Amino acid sequence: MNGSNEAHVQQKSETPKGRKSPKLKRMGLHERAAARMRTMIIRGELPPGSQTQETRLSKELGVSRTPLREAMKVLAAEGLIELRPNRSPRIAGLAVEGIWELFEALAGIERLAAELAAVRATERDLARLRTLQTRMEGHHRNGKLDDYFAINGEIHNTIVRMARNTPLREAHETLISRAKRARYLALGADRRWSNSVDEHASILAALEARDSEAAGRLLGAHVRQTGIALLETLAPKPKLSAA
Amino acid sequence: MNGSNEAHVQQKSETPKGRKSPKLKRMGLHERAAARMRTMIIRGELPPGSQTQETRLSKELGVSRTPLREAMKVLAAEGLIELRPNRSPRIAGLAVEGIWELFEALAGIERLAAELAAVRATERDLARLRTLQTRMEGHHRNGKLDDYFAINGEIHNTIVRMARNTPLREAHETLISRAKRARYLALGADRRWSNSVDEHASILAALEARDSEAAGRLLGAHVRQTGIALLETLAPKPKLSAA
DNA sequence: ATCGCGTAAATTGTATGCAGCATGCAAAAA
DNA sequence: TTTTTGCATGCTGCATACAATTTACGCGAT
Repeated sequence: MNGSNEAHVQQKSETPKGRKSPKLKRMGLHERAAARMRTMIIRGELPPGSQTQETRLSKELGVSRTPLREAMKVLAAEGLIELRPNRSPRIAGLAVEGIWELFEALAGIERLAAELAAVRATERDLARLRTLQTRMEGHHRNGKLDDYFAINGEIHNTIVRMARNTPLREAHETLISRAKRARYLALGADRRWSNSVDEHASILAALEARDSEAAGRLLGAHVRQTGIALLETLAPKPKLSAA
Repeated sequence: MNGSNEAHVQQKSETPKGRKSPKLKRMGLHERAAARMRTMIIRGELPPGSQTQETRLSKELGVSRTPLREAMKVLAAEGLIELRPNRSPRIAGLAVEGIWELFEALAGIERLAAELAAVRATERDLARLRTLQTRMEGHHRNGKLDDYFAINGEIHNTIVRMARNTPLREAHETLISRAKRARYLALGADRRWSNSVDEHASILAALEARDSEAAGRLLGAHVRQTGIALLETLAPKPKLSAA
């Protein structure tokens, strides 16, 4: 909790909390507000389905309503909040159905990314991937959950970037932010560490072999498996209409 | 004392062009502004790379800067305009490279959509698709270019909706709006009408046969072909790094 | 003539005030 | 007691006023 009761303007050098982005460029208030809200939503501090009054939030974040409303529009476009006319915005719900759709779409995007990456990856790309894989295996052995997840996510992002396709990467980003929220819900849900690590290894092998089809198929299946595992921890009774 | 009593708003109730949605819900000013700008950008009335001053546009659209700025954020999220700090927003560029990436991503999304649709389509869905196909063939024979394009787009949208995956549909929508802009540039560029019609027929057949893999493969290839044809009319010398 | 610098104009970013709509409570009628 | 109508309140939507930042321009020095 930050100082909501005092000090609305700590404009100077409030560390814009580069979560994982090393780029510390100074952002406008609406960007900061959006970033702040994004992490609040992902962490569940703003629970799904809850309503967010502009005035309240603006005071809480220390900005006026104008930039906050702009931030709302952005988050709505990302699918994190839901805007209804003349009503308080609502944090997007997180139904089981929706989560599965999310991972399904994500799997499709990452499949394509892997297919392209298999063709377009440079040796540097592959080297970086190998490094990440090694580090992830280390965290896996040591049981470092947070680090494991961080590297895991970075591997996926790296593969998507290796596809050298900006629109694809952007679409991936927005879906990922939503998926992270679900993942946070079922914190540390992924008990299939071992499977996951092995799958990543297979994917890496396919990429190194420049096997487009295999890389895509494996990564797609991997993402779907992750989604299924997530759903199983959330709802003991998974009645998926799997594809 | 505001300019609303007389002003330049000649089109008070400009039908906000419900894309194909029969729901004519009255939208807020920022939504209307966004819709208006969207079509202006697609039609090239706001040329790629051009700068848009808030004050100018707000007067031109007959709204104040506040809702206009909100609209800007939305369009930026859709990738139609580019926002830089303390500078005039810029209409997103339309380089050949970027267009190809766009169609590549679109092909991936529609491939997945077709795969899912092949499994999930109801008989009603397929019937609707057959109707659309027939109508499109009619427009094709009669050389009705506009109608042909309209139906064509609707077929693609229908297939995506048949996948019953909201995030996927949303991602598709934003990419489509960008693609339309490119398509408008090379107006009536698609001289491969006949091919296109045949490809659609094949896709429909695959869907009816519930052949997931074929439907996805065919639709993906079809979209890529469309992109290639588009690029060939834009740049006589296509130096694509095709996949 | 060119570069540097400082001031002014223009433009974006933020805050605030006001009007309209929605919701809840209270009062009146059945 | 139950239902309906009117009113009060709070919140969103928009416009405008204000602050900060960038850009343009002119003047003087090298």
